[in-house]
Amino acid sequence: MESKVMSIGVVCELTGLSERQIRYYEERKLVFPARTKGGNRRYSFEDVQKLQEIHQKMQEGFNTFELKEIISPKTKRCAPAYR
Amino acid sequence: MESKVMSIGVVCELTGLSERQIRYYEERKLVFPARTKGGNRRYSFEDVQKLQEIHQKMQEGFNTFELKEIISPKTKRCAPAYR
DNA sequence: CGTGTAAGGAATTCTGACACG
DNA sequence: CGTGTAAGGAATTCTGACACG
Repeated sequence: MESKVMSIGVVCELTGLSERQIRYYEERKLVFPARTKGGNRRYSFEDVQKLQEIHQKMQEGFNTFELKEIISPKTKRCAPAYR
Repeated sequence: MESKVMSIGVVCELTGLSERQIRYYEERKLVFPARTKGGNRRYSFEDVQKLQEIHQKMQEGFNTFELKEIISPKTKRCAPAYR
């Protein structure tokens, strides 16, 4: 499910993360929720999954900079080693 | 997806129905959204699908009473004709 | 019967900032 | 760096009612 339909409150419940954490991960360019005309965030189930991966990795010691490479969009993810 | 995660606004966008229509179908016992602690409705993708079926049938001339039998929960849906 | 609407209130979310570290 | 929090405002949703029919 890639449709952006959940408000941040629901995502908090599903992930156990705080609004602050979720918004911060967005600030660090790790997740990209859609926005309503009014400016409210809308997340997909994929986003929820990604957020959980992010939190998981952070508990393992990674910082948001490193995560940007690990939890990257699938398209870039499997790029072959150039050279 | 049976998880109740969407607010009524998103459901309106997905179905093209008005909030009024959606709430009315609930009043007629055709859909059963979950509620947040604060009282806000939360719908699942199944609910969205059911709402579309309801609207479809209504345009075909059925009223909410008749629909309660047609668009019934799957468990009751295939009940064998008794007698 | 089914749906639109204005009304007033309440729940939810938003941003920018201060704080700690 | 990552996250908590109080602050003030704005968007979203809620209920009950009047309206038409």
